[in-house]
Amino acid sequence: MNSKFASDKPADNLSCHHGNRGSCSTCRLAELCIPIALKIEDINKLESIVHRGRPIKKGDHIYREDEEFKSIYAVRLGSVKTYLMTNDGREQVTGFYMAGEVFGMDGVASGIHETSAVAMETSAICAIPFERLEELGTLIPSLQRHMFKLLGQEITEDQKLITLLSKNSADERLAALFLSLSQRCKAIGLSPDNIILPMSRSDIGNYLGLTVETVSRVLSRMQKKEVIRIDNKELSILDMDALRAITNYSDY
Amino acid sequence: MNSKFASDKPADNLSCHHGNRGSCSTCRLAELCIPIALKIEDINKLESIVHRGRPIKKGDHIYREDEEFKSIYAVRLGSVKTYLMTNDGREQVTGFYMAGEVFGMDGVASGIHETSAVAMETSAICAIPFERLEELGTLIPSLQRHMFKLLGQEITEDQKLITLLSKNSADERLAALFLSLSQRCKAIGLSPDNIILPMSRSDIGNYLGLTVETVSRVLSRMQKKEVIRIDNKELSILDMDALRAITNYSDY
DNA sequence: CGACCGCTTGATCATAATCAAATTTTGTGG
DNA sequence: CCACAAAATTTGATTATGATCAAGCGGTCG
Repeated sequence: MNSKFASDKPADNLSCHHGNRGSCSTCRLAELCIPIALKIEDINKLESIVHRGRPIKKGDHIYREDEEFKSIYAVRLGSVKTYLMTNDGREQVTGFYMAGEVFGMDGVASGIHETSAVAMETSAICAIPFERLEELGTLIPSLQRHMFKLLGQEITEDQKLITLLSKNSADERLAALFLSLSQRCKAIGLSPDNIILPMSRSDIGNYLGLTVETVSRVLSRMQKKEVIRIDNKELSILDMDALRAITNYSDY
Repeated sequence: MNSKFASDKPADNLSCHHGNRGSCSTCRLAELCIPIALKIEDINKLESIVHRGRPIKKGDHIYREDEEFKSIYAVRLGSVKTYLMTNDGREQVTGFYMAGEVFGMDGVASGIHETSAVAMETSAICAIPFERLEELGTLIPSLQRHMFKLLGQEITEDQKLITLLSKNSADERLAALFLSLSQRCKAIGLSPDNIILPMSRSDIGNYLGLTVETVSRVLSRMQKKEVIRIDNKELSILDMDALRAITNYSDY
């Protein structure tokens, strides 16, 4: 399954820490990432500032809360979660990011990361220094526009999550998350109804404002109703319509 | 038709009702709004694109969900709430905005407003056409940076609300909201412990993911404990420390 | 191998939702 | 400005959802 994420470039590029000409322009995920907004010559400018990181292991951090905000990041391969620490020491998961998705925009406001980002599985991450991106943004209007869009997307996503947490039951929240993951898998060419969940039950519950026990019970319930089949990390959506019905056809 | 403003009249509206071209540079709220990032000559450029609206009445909309996204807005006077309609026809309040605060950035991603914005009391709103702002952003780096910050702030705020909804009890949510309002009042030179709430109980509950009844009960409880005194719209914070204690000293 | 971790399931409890009704405030037309 | 209707708020009684407490299972990794 993850072989579908295989890099379009040989492994030696993965271990190259600095910009690789050709990487963004040939990246299969470009349409989800930043370069979509750019013309060929502008992509070259962008590439000159992008750092393609070597693979990082499950549990490795990309950045930590309270660190200086320097870059935003794109998931090239794998998946990442972001989370923050509440004042009473509990963790709050604030987002899951899959291949092609951009994260790390918290910190734009204050210059300090408000969350930590950690790989949920072996992943490869592109880092894009934000200062350089700002400089480029003033030179390339379509890049500036795309940056605004990325930030705007994050806002839209967050507001949907707020609505979900504020208005929906445990079952509805789970169903909405699964539909979201399904769509996002589809968008990068993976099966929309056969998903390997990179996150733990506890992460899911945390993200959705539920306890692990509740998550587990909801999953069992959905399985009994033959809406999904779930075996450890492997989620199969058996009845997409039923899942949509559970969410009240929300657009989360 | 007069629920909308500014944009029905194009350029001549600039030297309008309050007839003051020097508006941004003399605005008491500038430090909270956009101009703080700018040099004098840049403020003039900004002012040339800002539309200062005439006062709007309670209940008037600034924009509605699904309308084309054209401008972002700053509250000059009064207060505004934003909300969206869930697919099952319920309202979800997504934000309260007071004088000096900027709203309307939902819509940056899709070009369509994802929320509606309505005045909670008689208000005056400045509209700033986003396209012009983008153009200026490429000319004035500090403006671009400030735009990023505004969007980033919205993200940070939303993530705090997510955490609040996900982790905190009814009492904690109310206390956190009151502290936030208190700080924001203070920031614009109003009393931090004597606040006129522009929003209804129902709006508060909606925003915090609680029913009206729960909000009412929490208020009664806090009043009995002499942490606050609340008389209709008039909130007095009697014991700021107790309020902070209720929130577990969260930084919401 | 064994301790630990993640997950599941069961029993009980607590918080906030829901249902219901009284009361206050607000808005409107005369 | 008043009277009345409508809307908002408060309070109470009951219920339901999900949290908490508890226990057991299965896999993993040192």
